[in-house]
Amino acid sequence: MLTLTEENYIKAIYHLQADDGNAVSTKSISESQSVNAASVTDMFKRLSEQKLVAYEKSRGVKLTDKGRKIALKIIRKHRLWETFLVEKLKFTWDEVHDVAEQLEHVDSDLLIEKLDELLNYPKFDPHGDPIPDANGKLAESKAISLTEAKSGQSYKIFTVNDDSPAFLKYLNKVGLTLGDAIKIKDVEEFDGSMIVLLPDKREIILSKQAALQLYVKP
Amino acid sequence: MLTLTEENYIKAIYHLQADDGNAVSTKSISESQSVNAASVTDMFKRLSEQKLVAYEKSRGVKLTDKGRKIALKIIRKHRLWETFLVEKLKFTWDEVHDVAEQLEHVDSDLLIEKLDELLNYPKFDPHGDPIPDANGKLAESKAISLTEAKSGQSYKIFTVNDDSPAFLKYLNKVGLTLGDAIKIKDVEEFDGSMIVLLPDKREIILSKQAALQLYVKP
DNA sequence: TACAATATTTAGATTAGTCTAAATATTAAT
DNA sequence: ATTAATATTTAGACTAATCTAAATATTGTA
Repeated sequence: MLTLTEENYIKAIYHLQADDGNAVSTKSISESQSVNAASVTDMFKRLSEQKLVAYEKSRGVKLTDKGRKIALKIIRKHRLWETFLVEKLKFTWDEVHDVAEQLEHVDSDLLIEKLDELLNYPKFDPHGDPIPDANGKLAESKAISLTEAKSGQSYKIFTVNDDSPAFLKYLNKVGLTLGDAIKIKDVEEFDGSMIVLLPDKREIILSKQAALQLYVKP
Repeated sequence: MLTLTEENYIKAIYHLQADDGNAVSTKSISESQSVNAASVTDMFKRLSEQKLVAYEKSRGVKLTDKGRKIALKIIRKHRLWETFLVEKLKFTWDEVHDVAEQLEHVDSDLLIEKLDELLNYPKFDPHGDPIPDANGKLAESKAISLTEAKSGQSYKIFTVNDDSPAFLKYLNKVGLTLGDAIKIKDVEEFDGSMIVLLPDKREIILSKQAALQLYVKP
């Protein structure tokens, strides 16, 4: 059994490695976990001893198959809990993250399977991110970045790339919700900002910076 | 914020003190938590520094008001989660304890209140134990021990005193479930054993030892 | 009441996870 | 290709939670 801390490192390594598949540096984990780089080196050694990561001194770590399997199970739990919190407990999607961070460490296979069943085996969580199945398989999303969307076309907001509380709060403020059907009225050549028509007929302007974080499906 | 371990000690002290209101000994905690007595002494000192218990050297501890408030909150969470697991996730009542032991430490006031709401503000958990409300108030149960029940009378199984997995499994095996309406057919003078009529018309014999653990309401 | 049995505390050690400061390695730029 | 900047590792220290062994206190009984 892994400690809570070990689980958090494994998850952080998974997310950082998922971006590009390259080895994950001491620095990047040090920043994402808000711990000193020296502590990260210590942990890299411990995880390496347990064969959860392949560690090359001064070059970072990559998850082993064993490590990746564990990461996917934690992510499965996290996303199932987020789905539960939004669908059954009526949390808003910017309130769920911290609670799910705690719930994801509860250890009970029976619990995960019963929860999955209660939610009717969802493939995506409230942020639009895929939920690994019991074997660690992820559904494909086929979503595109909003920056690649074409003027005049309609799309559905599918997921956010940046799920920081700050960004989620911003979306709430401008009135954008996951699953919203939107239409691109115009794209400004100069700075990449877009005029977007919301389901309630309001028009808002999204900066390119914001559009980059939004993924949509036609 | 308390550590997980501190929370478990506080809860254990509450349960042992609830029995009689006397100070709780090092030994009793040492046994209930399966730790060495020396570790308990250490923890008593730490809890005392935080004013969660009143500690008198070699005489044990009693919870302070602050400590009791925390204990009741943990118990509230535990019993709400048990209720959720049985009612919403269809766990059987002998499967819930270990999972609830983990869930009770999740820290989020919003989560507890939403869960309470989802379950429709239950007053008792699936074992028949009262669930403290948001202010720490416990409902009165008025249940009596089955050993005090009278021959010929009908009762409802209300709670169990011993909720060890062993006892819960035993109840499952003989076919007794919480909430069952039973009738006392006969009480054996000699050893206090009873012949009990179940809802499905079967008759079973309960030893005095088993009857002592069962609480019923007329 | 004295002493034996039992319970409690103290002292000293261990492990996981963290830190700071100093040493070493890697990368980027002139 | 050297050097400066940045990243990483090592060394040594700290805290929470645990242990064992030894010392001390309490309780129960002859």
